[in-house]
Amino acid sequence: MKLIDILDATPFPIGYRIAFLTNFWREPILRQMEKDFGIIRPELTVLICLSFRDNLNARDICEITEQPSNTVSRGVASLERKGLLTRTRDAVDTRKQILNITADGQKVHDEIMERFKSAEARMLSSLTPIETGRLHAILDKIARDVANWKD
Amino acid sequence: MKLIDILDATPFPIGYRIAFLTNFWREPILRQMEKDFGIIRPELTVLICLSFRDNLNARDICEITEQPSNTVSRGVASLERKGLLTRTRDAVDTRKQILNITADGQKVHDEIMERFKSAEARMLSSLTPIETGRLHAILDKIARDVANWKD
DNA sequence: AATATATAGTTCCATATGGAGCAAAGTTGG
DNA sequence: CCAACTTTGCTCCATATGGAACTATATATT
Repeated sequence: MKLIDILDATPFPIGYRIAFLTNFWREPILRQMEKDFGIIRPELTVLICLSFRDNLNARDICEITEQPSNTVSRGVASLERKGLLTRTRDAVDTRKQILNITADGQKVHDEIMERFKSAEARMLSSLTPIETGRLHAILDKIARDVANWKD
Repeated sequence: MKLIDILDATPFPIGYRIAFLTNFWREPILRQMEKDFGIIRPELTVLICLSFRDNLNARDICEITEQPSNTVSRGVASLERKGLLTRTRDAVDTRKQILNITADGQKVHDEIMERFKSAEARMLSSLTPIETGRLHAILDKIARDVANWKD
């Protein structure tokens, strides 16, 4: 038996395929990233946020990513130890720490993003350009609807 | 800032959306499943395999799911303790234990599958039938190509 | 101003998970 | 038949993760 047989039998064929592809597309890169860069998942999440926007604090990152605050806290602390981001006390609200990615952090971020990009290209290599365009449009429509899922 | 902004900036728009949807579609159900049924992820994996096919052993499940043997071993042991599967020594090869799902196990499995099914319906509720059909076809094409990804 | 409440970030703790290595059983090659 | 190797499933250990509680600071209420 192969996984592909279960693919045919599932009562949620699209959800199953989406989760299935995440497993085989994203997870190997995350594991390799740990080995090669010593960066773990919550650290990458923080790097991505800070690469996109300056001067966030940990709470912002919690809200953006819907991750628990202790996970973000650890990610921020370890990234600082590695010199991949800086922490500065907010002068107005001294509880807050303003976070910024460093040049090293940006470099690591970019290299990891490059791996995801290559993996995506491989994942889509069996599709025609029209199929790729349609897939993008449909996934985008669903993703933008996620905010409405709140039960 | 919202997650949706990062959605627009990523260099791997389709892979990002697939992973994003997995996070928001599958993960909440898995967490709720833990609370409501006391079933954790590797246990569900085993249940799904055994629901689909009888008389598998732990090694089969490792190969089907590409999970490490200790994870499967733990899943099998705890499911047996809960009465959701049975273990029988293989008379020919006494190292092997032949696994079968029980009626209780099938019931739990079916209830969990029902939740995934509902969540899928909600996830796809913003699509037209044509879009849903196209999405299914394209994801299926990619998923069946996964076997060729071996680097 | 004093007290109650809310928020930012951390630590503590319990648990999930994977890698490595193990014992027991089976297989292969002489 | 016996030694070397393979396979099955397990335990040990290190680490990732999330919930809850905690500290320090800020804000609201009286």
